[in-house]
Amino acid sequence: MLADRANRKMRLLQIFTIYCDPPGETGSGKTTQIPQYLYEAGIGRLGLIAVTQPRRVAAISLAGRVAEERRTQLGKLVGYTVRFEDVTSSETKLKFMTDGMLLREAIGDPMLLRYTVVVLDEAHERTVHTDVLFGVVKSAQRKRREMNKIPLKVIVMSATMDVDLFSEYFNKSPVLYLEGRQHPIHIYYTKHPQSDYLQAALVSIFQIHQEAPPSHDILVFMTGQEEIEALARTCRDIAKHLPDGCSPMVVIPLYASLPPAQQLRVFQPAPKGSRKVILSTNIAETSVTISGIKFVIDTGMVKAKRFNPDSGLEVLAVQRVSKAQAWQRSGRAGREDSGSCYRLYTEHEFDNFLPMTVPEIQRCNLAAVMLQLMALGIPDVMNFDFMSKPSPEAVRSAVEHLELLGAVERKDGHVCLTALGKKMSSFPLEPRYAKTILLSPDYSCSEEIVSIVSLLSVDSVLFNPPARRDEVLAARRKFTSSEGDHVTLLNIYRAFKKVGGNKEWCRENFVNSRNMSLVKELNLKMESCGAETGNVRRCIAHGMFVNAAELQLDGSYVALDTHQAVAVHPSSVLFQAKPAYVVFNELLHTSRCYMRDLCLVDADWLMEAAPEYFGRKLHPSKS
DNA sequence: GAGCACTGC
Repeated sequence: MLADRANRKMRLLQIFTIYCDPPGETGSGKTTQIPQYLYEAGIGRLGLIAVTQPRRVAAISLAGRVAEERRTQLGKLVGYTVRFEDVTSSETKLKFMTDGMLLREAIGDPMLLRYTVVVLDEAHERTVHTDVLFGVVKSAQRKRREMNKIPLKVIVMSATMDVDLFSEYFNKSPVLYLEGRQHPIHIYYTKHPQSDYLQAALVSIFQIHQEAPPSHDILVFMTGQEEIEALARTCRDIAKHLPDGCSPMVVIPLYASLPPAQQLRVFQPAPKGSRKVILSTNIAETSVTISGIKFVIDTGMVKAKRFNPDSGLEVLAVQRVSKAQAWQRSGRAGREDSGSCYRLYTEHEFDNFLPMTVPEIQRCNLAAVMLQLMALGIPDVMNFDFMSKPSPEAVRSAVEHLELLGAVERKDGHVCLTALGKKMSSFPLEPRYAKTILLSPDYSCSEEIVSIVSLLSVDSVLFNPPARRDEVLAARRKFTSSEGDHVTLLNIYRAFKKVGGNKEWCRENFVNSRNMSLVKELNLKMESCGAETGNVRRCIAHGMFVNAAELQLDGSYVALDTHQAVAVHPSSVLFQAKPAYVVFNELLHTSRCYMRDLCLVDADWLMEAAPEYFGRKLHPSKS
């Protein structure tokens, strides 16, 4: 019956937005059922039904569940496509995929002609990919209408109250509300503002611990690894010295950089009679769902990225959550039964939180997004129809960045893609990395550059357990190069390969197979420069010249494009070296503005790379 | 002489 109702609606509506509370994950069924209703209604006959997810695991597991429900083998009627994995076939009609993957496909097929329906799930998360997709599907709909093609139906599924924004954007499309299976949650606020949320969290944990039955688990939302580990230690210490009759406590930290085996500990039930206390980052807000949580403690804080378009700098800062985030957090207490949420802030403070989290598109560097939009053939990228527009400064600075890289040029007041830019857009990489790879054959070091970029693109190459810092330093010393961090990484990689690491050369963590195959597709000549690592640095200088810094007389550094004071990060092998010129991969704004991953370069190389640009930036006396 | 929320192509 429900299916019939959905089918009828489907025929009537071009687009509708679904409001569902709580966000449909395991059990709520909207993501698994709606695509099946669409298929049963015959909509899949003329094309595919795409269901996008922000995360790979979600796409994969949903596809598995739906295939099971249809009693078919995964990859036949129901399949999934995520990076590195395509489990679909010519029979596939229901395709679960990451939103980034659909965006990639749109480059070759901007009208998304293979699809009759696109379901954008978890839209409330507002990832960059989802936000760009909004614009892409909207324009595909319009173009298909204009060209009398089969219409594209779009369904936006969101778990928050901002449906008006979605509906308005999609030409006032109708909204359908679904009721979720949320259990009641008691919300408690503090009477007074808390100056120390960590102390407040500690007090709350032990207050609950002494009053509630031990089977009731606690989930605490905090901001990062360091404070989580510190609080975990404190809790364990205190728990040891509790009066007799108090139940034992199992404290489990949870954050993304924790090894997977340790992450799994949050799913294990505590021994009978013990209470499980999970101290988590916002990973438990969306990515990890833990059952059995009866109490949520919300510090109201989150560590999140901010972007300053003037400096082009992304800053990671501890800040207040939005109301939507606070509701998402409290919802984690009511998944199986009623629960409680202790908010470590006053109701008045809550009233002043932003209603929604600022979409990522308004908080990040837009260079890659702009390049992608141009590759999609969007005529006027400067005025792209974003649902939430990024600031004009951010757009302008991104386009200027691409112009410097030679990816775009201005013709009659319009910005358009160059041949180089077109090639760059085919890499799933930041534009400057793509450019460096494309330049590498000119320096006979494509093999080295592809390796280095791959090493920089994955974050699991080097471990840095703080407790074993001396051992780490000693182990790394033999690879250290005075040429900088890039060549040092290369040394580590070459050593890895030498000991037989090339068995699973491409699928290993070290090398990014897609980049490798892209290089083949683009007919780049794979060449090694052997011991001539100067070529590697020269190539890096040419690709990354925008991130150059110059040593000053007083021993400090200045970034050449913004003239901002920067410092060598202590983790760099060049920390004590003080070379005159370096290029760096990224700036990290913490106690100071640090350059990370540095490469020693010659001023001449920078001049060669962008004579006009550095003619303005460099000291004339130093050339 | 420091310290990295979370995704993703």
